[in-house]
Amino acid sequence: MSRPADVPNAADRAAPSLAEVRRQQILDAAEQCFRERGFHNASMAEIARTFGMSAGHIYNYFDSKEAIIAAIVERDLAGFFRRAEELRAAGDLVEAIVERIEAGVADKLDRRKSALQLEVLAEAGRSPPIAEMVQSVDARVRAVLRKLLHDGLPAGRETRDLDGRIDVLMALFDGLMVRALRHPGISRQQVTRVLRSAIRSLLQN
Amino acid sequence: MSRPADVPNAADRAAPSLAEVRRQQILDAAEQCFRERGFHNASMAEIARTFGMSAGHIYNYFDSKEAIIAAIVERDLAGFFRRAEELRAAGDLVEAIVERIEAGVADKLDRRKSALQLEVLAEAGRSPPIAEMVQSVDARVRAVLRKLLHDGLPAGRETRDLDGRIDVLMALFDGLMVRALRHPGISRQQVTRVLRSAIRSLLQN
Amino acid sequence: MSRPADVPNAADRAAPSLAEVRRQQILDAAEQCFRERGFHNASMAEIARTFGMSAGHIYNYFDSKEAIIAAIVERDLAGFFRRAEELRAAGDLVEAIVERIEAGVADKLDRRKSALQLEVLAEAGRSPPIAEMVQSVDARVRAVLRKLLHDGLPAGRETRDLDGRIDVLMALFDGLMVRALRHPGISRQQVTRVLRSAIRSLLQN
Amino acid sequence: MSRPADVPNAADRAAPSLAEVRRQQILDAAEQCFRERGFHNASMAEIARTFGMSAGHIYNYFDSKEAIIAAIVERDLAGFFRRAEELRAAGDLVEAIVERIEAGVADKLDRRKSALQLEVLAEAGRSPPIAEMVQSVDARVRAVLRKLLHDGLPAGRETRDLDGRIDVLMALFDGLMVRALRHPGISRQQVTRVLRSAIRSLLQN
DNA sequence: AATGAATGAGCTTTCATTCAT
DNA sequence: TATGAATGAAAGCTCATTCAT
Repeated sequence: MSRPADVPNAADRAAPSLAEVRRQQILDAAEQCFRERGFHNASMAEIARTFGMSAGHIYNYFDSKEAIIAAIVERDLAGFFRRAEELRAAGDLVEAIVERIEAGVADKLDRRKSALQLEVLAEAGRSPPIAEMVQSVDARVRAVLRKLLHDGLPAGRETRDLDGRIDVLMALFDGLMVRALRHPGISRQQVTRVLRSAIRSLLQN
Repeated sequence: MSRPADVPNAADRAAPSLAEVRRQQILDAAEQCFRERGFHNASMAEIARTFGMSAGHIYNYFDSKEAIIAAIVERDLAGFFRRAEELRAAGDLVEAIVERIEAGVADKLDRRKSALQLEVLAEAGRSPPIAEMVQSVDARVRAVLRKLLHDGLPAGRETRDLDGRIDVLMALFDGLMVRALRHPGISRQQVTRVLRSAIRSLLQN
Repeated sequence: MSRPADVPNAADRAAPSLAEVRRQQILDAAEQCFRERGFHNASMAEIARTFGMSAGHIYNYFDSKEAIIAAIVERDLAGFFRRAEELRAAGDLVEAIVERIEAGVADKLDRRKSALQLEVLAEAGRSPPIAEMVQSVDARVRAVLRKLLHDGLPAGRETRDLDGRIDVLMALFDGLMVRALRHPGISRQQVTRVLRSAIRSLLQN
Repeated sequence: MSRPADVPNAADRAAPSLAEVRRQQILDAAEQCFRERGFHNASMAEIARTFGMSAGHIYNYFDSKEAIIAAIVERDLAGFFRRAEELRAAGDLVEAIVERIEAGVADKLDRRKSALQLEVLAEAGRSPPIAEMVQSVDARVRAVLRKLLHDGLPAGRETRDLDGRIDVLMALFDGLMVRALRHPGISRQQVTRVLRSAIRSLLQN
């Protein structure tokens, strides 16, 4: 079982403490429960039961139910930043984006994920702390996209209404998330095709 | 109980029964409360208090809190159908749509409305009856749009991926609704400009 | 059972509404429970059970558990004001007071009452709202006593350290309340005798 | 482990074991927490955190939260006995007592101390073990006072109602403790003056 | 001696819903 | 038609206490 000290290993970097493991377990369980039953309908007892912890003990790791949702949102950011890094590394930005549309569509049309996102958004509509967190995450995402497009688009093209383009681009994907719930029979292929041309024209004109 | 047709009446045309008036009052009050406090945080007592009815009495008009949300969704359809009719009457469909984009953007970026819509969508994510209702409403909207575009677009253009275009078109507006919450400082003007060109190309290519 | 309309009746003046009856029932039950188990150990469920109401329903009459304690304190004031009125009506104030010492001692040494009072005082030590209420009640009592003594004592005698005398007088009775708990075997007779002479000298020198 | 007697030691005289030090730390911290937040609102975790111990460890020194409060009461006795010894050593007992009134008043009107005492008394109102402890402490105090007065007062004077006088004397100071909470603006000077004459007459008539 | 993970019971409070009037 | 008294279930959260380490 021992491993030479000089061989780097993906899993060792973290060497997660028990506390960290617990935190992740709580977030996993909460994600699942919120998805299935909604933020308000999922009880702490239920979340705890999902992975065999007592409800009270959760409070040793998170201050409140709301803090859990905040942590979930924060955790999701990581994935986005990873993908943004890939785009930055690519040669032709627009082509790189277009290539990834299919995967993006599939991701956004995943109803399980959509349900959770909508749950969070609805909560943001009522809870100022959650709203603030959602908005600050969005701001960070926009900043990354802005830099990406500013550097990656041919000079001159990108300047006009850059922020507007970013918002429309994001609206397209945010909208797909909504479509997943409103129109479960949506055609992934058609949407992908239409989106490809729409995004190309969005970024290039 | 009948009233001679020639006797003018303040609330004519509809001549709404008291029961109907009460139903609308309830829906108005509920809409306001749901918007402000969320579906689960708004109590029946609160809704009733908003317009001076007792909580218990609401149950003489609606079977449950859920039935109220369903009625709200249903009621919103009317507005859409009215606007669709205007589009059908217009000469050039694409231009008529593009002209209305500014108003559409303003409407979707209204955070009060967004919050309620998201509230409903989140509820659809958990409650099958609400999900069914949301989906059936969406289907009706798509059907109207499909007919409109089929009749209004120059022959040949419309056939390719028509359903995909409709979904992407709807995703754009659904997405704006989400943007309203995620990016409250969004520029209405830029978005309108970018959207105009995006929708033109979406419908014409 | 009927009573001529023109015959005044102590019990009719009030003609207490159901709501008022309920409020009093709640206060009675709460008083009993707080006495027996303390403010923090007496649960709302217990209070409700005491007289057969559901715990939730209490909240239709009082905003919180704390509001109940406040109402109890307020209710106790009435008794004091009634007795003060009697003193005012008496001829020789000092003698009237001295005559009432025996009853006052008996009252203060009643351990049931003491326990509740101490409960309230302890709560005042932590909860600012309760502290404020306790202090405002005390201020009202002092004001009444001050007027009583100012008017009732022979001119000249009363002026020196009147407020101090009032505080010491009140301390004597507040202290008896404490003695009731600390020394349950206390001799009511001896205390009454000693107190009689102590209060006489307190008010007359 | 023994230490030569001639080796001076910082914490000499007591040379308290670590266990004893820990017990005192716990009592200090608990006293502070009970005073500030009340017996029931102060959590074991909070007490432990106050001086950097783990909550669980406290149970190696005290059986329960209640045992802590008992120990605090017991510890307070020491101060009283020390002061009683001073009185005994004085020449004229009454004068010695009167001289100390000012300090006694200041002590009793200290709201921090009062809050804790009331906390304990309230707890005694419900918990039989605490009640027993409080009463036994009071009995020991009374015994000391009785001896002091019996020996110190001129023969003849002390016999009549001696126990009653002691209870009234103690009621005066217990009452001041209550006044501290009920009337925070109380005048220390006036009370001291009034008390001086009251106590003189209480002990001498 | 000391930690801190873990539990389980208990708390106050809220609310949709029912029903007698 | 309308009220509002009443219920009962549930929820989030706190905490004294235990125990493996």
